[in-house]
Amino acid sequence: MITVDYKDRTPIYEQIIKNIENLIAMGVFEQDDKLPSIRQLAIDLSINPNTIQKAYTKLEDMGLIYTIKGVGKFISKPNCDTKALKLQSIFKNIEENFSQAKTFGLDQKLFDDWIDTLRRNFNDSCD
Amino acid sequence: MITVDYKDRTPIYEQIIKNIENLIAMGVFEQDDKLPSIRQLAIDLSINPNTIQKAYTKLEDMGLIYTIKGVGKFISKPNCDTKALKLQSIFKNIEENFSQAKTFGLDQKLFDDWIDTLRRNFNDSCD
Amino acid sequence: MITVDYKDRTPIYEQIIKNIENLIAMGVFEQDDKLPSIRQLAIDLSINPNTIQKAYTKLEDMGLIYTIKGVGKFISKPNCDTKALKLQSIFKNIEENFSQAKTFGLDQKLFDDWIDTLRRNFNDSCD
Amino acid sequence: MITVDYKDRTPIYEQIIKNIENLIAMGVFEQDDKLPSIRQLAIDLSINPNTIQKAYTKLEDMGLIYTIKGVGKFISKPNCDTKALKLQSIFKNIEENFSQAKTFGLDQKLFDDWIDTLRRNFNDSCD
DNA sequence: GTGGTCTAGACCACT
DNA sequence: GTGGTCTAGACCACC
Repeated sequence: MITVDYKDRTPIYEQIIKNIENLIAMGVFEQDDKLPSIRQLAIDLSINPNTIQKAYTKLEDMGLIYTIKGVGKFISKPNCDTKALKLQSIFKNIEENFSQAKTFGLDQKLFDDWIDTLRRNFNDSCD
Repeated sequence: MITVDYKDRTPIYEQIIKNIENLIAMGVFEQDDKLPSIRQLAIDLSINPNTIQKAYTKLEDMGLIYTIKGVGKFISKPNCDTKALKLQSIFKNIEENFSQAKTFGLDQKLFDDWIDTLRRNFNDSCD
Repeated sequence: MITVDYKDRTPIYEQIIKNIENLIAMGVFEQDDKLPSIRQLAIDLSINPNTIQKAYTKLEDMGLIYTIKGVGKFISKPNCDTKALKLQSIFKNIEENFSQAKTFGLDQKLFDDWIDTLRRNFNDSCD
Repeated sequence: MITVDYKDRTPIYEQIIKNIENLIAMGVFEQDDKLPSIRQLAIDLSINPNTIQKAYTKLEDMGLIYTIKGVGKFISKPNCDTKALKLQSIFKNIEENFSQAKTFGLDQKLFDDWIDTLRRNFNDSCD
């Protein structure tokens, strides 16, 4: 469920944070679910336990998870609609991409092509 | 023309590389144009010449620029349509964003909303 | 294993690059072997760490090695038969030499002499 | 007759020296032939006259050319067989290439292939 | 003036 | 410990 790419330049601990954020937003992790233990996850991903520790600590700082000493770490109650927030941030990203494309000469014709392709992709994957 | 954001966490030399790549793709820099000299650009941006050197060297490794020793650095002949390539990579990025959005529950209604907004943005900026 | 010649006019960092390229091509370094750390190699060769850094960075740009931050640098998976490629490039070089020799008046007799010498060299070193 | 490659990393003045050395060795330039004037050659190659000056000075230091003030520069009497020397240096180069190839696993079979190809090349170009 | 290489040393982030 | 970035400053070769 959780994977990391060692060759990626982004820090391992950030990859883990993003991973868990996504799993929460996607509904795979639900409120009060138990997270994998630090040691176990460290073994599974064959990375240093300190790295997992760092990721979990940051997630706790963000309020996404909570700790019960001696028992483990668990998913907090979502304080707002994480899914909607995520979609919002993705859309913002898309808008930026389009805006950048315009500086590189995206014209009306190509724009329409792109929209068509996106719509086709979307419908295909719904079937 | 070339600017850097010191607060940005991405390395300065990468900002410069992106900057020049874009200026080339946008047609501001054309074949055999002379780049600002390492020392001069270092003064203008008030950063160390080595940092500019690093950016220029990487651009040369990529084949985007070439050097005439004792004279300066110049824009290479584009080996293919850089503008089209850039747009292509942006679109690939957009497709990935949409695909990710779907895993977070992007539905038909929201999808249509997004497309509408994008189209409105595009038309607005054309006027 | 890795050595540099300070008297050589070719840059130290290029000597290191060639050195490692050869060690990979010769099969001394195999996939996922760890390279000597930047600091350690700098001490061993008694040169500045930045110079090693430069060599390693170029090798990474070429795709010959990869980095795991905080751990070290490692040999990448060869994308094709580096040994064969190397031999091919050497032979191309030899052909060019012969072609140049012809413009300087290499005649049949001398050509045969050369081939004989080369064959003798080759056989001697095989014994 | 004389050409330079601005993108080559070897200094322009060395390229010019090699060029003239070769022209002498190939017999294009003969004893007491007049070299192109510094100004004219500088214009033809569109480079700085100082660069030509430097090349000519070095050639004079080597004894390959001599100067008559106010008249020009001329080819000296060859003090030994330049052609033979050149061929000798090329062959030394070839031997080094073969020796290097052996460290990369050149075997008997491939060696024979190479020799065959070289012989075929040589005979073809003689026809 | 131009770029190229190298040293010394600092500071940072990551494991 | 590891690598990554940046600064400061020196020296060289080339044009």
